[in-house]
Formats: sequence, structure tokens, C-alpha cells
Amino acid sequence: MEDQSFSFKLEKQQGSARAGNFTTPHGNILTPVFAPVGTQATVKAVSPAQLAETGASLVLANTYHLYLRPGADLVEAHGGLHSFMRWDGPMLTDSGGFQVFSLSDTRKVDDDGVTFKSHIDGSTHRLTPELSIQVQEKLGADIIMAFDECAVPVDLAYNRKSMARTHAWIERCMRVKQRPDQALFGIVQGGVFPELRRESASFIASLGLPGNAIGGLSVGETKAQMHAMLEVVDPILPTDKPRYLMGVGSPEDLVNGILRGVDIFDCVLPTRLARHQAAFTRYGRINLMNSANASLKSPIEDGCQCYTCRNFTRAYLRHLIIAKEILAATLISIHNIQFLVTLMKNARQAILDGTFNDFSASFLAEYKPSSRKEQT
RNA sequence: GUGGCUGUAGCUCAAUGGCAGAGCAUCGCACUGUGGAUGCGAGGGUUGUGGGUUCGACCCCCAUCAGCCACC
Repeated sequence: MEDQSFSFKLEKQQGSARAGNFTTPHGNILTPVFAPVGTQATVKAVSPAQLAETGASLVLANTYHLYLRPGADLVEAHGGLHSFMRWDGPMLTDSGGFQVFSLSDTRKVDDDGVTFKSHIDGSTHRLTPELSIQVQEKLGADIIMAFDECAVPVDLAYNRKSMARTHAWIERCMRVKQRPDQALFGIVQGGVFPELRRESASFIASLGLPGNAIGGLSVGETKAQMHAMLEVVDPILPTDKPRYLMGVGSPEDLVNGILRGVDIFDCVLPTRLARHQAAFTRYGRINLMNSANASLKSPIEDGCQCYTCRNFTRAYLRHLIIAKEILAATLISIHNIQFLVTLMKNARQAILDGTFNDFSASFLAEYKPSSRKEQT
């Protein structure tokens, strides 16, 4: 079904950490990789040229949002997502499955699909595995995702049922998929339950898809639970296919994910935090609005090669924030994206050099997570 | 000069004799397959000043100061 456009070469492995090269019709993805999120066919506040300058390769967009607005037919009529939003590099679309979870106020899930109300105009819609694939084929991303259900990971009985449903849906996705220039990834579910995760990973691995994702994590469970689930899944998923941890995440989560065999990450965090005035540094997250930055002539991070840090002081960025200038979101987004992209590049190089253990240990020792629900 | 109105948080204003509050601003925290350039919280007061009435006064009375308006 897939043509020769997609191949994954595992270049080097150190422990569970992997350095690879995933070939797509729009260029290679060197892994580990972080994909910034452009839900509505735009990485918020950042132009494609600025995005390219951060070193980002893979960009994510969202089926649910684009299906509702402007509609898949319109995107298709404009030559697909790459052409429509002017991103020449690899792209990935989420299936809409996550919205089944995050918009649970207004959804109804059954074995055939999900009925939900539009957050834009309240109109009722129905999404099925078949429709999700049809929409994603019109959008035209290089990597498309199976339509899954992301259940709240607390109820074992419900998670078992939900996992079975997700597995059935993936097979339906495979049956209707037509375009050979798109790679369909399956998604492992199973909540925080090792036995379910094992079963799900075995099933997904057996499908022989060009890539495999791990879903249903970073949705409220503890870090320890997330790590445990990754460790359960790591030895089961095929080593010769990329693994994608959906929706993750923070810098420490990326490093911890690589340590447990993950190749691809995506997250809204760098851009959302930027719009909320927070920036990553190697020592942890800082809030640029803090008055301590009011007169600082230093950049967000000394030595950072991003456009923002090469040109602008913290005092200027804080001024933009206080004055409510939209450039603040742009400049901080550029920094945060490049921070994670660079972290992935450095991690990849360390794996290739055989020094990833030291790299990850020293990064995790230096980087101080600011969230209160950290650790544990 | 005469009369009137107004003085409460940094700012704009509530509170009609019963625990002085709000919005904005300031300060801080959070954000994980993006309904959100958002959400949560904190600090901040000799109610212009001085007297009086009252169990109790931002509130009523007297004086005084300041600003504004009108009329001489």
C-alpha cells in the first residue's frame, strides 16, 4: 500500500534511545524529532519562513479543526495542506480522535464512530474511522493517524472496551486508506494499565504499519505512570519503525521519552507557553513577564542561536508583553520551538556519538521543571 | 467674592448608620495528540484633614483644605 516514499533507517541505538532517519515525500525526518503543532494549518504566531529557521522539520495539523473550518474540500482544492499553508517539509495530521476526548462535554461515542457538536457553531457532526481517513487524504499530510479513542486513564473496564474499539477502528482505517504517498500510523492505547498496554502494543505491532504511535498519555496521569507505560511498550513495538509519543511535551518529557525508545514527539506547549509569556531555558522555564526581567539586557538564554536570542533582550520582550504587542508571541514562540528542536538535535548527536547516557543525565540534572505536579 | 458639586486602593468608581468592595493596573503561579495571546491567585486603605453626634460614621453635623462648575 505505501510506496517507497517511506522508510525508516535506525542509525544507532544506545540502550532504548534511538537515532533514525524517516523518509517522506516531503523530505527526511531525522529522529528523535519534535514537531510543533499547527492545529489550524498555522503554527500560531509564526510564519513558515520563521518556522523553517528554527530547524523544525515535521509540522502537525489537526483533522478535526480543518474539517470544520475551512473544510477538507477547500484545502484539497488549494493543493492540500503543504500548498495551502506553504510548508514544504513533512507534515502529520492528527485524526480527530483526541477531540473525542477533549470535547467530551458534547460527544457521544459508539462502536461505529463519534457524534459531536462543533465548537464553532454548535452544529452536529459525526466522525468515523472512514471519514477521518477520507478527510486526511484530502488534507494530504505525509503521516496520517488512525482514528482512535483517547479514554480517561482511570477505569480499567472502560479502558479495555475503549482499547478494543480503537483496534477495530484502526483496521477500518487501513481498509479505506487509498493514497500511497501517505503513511498511516497506528496508535497504542490502554490507559495506565500495563496489561492493556502490552496487549495493545502487540496488536498494533502486528499490523505492519509504517509507524506506531503511543496515545492516551500526558492526559493527567503521573510522570511515573507515563514512564512505566513507555517501558512496557518499548520492547514490544518493532524497532524498524518510528515510534511517536502523541502530545508530549515538556523538555524533560522529551528526554525521558527518548530514554524509553520514542522517536517522534509533538506538543502545543512551546507555542502555548510563548503566548502566555513563558520561555524554556536549559535550567527550566522562566516567566518573561516577571518584573525581574524589566531591565535585563541579556537574551532569554545566553548562547541560544535562535533569531530571538540573537537579537532581543529580555527587557524588550517584557516591554512587548506589558504593552500587549503581538510580536511578543512570535518572538517567544520562535525561541521555544528552536529550544526543543535543538534539544532533539543534540540528543540525536549524543546517541550517534554513544554519549546519550551522559547527555540525558546532565540535562535532567540541570533542567528544573516548574510544574507542581512534577516528579512522583 | 457668593452658591453648588466632588474628595474612598496606583487609576476609574461602588458601598443610603452595621465586617470598606469591584474593574483596570501591579506582583506571582499554572498551561503536554491547541474550542483559550488564556486561566487561577496575591498584595494594596488613618475613606482629603481636624473636631462633633452615635453602642457604632465612607455615610449625619461643624470647621478647614483641594479640585471642578455656575453666578457676580
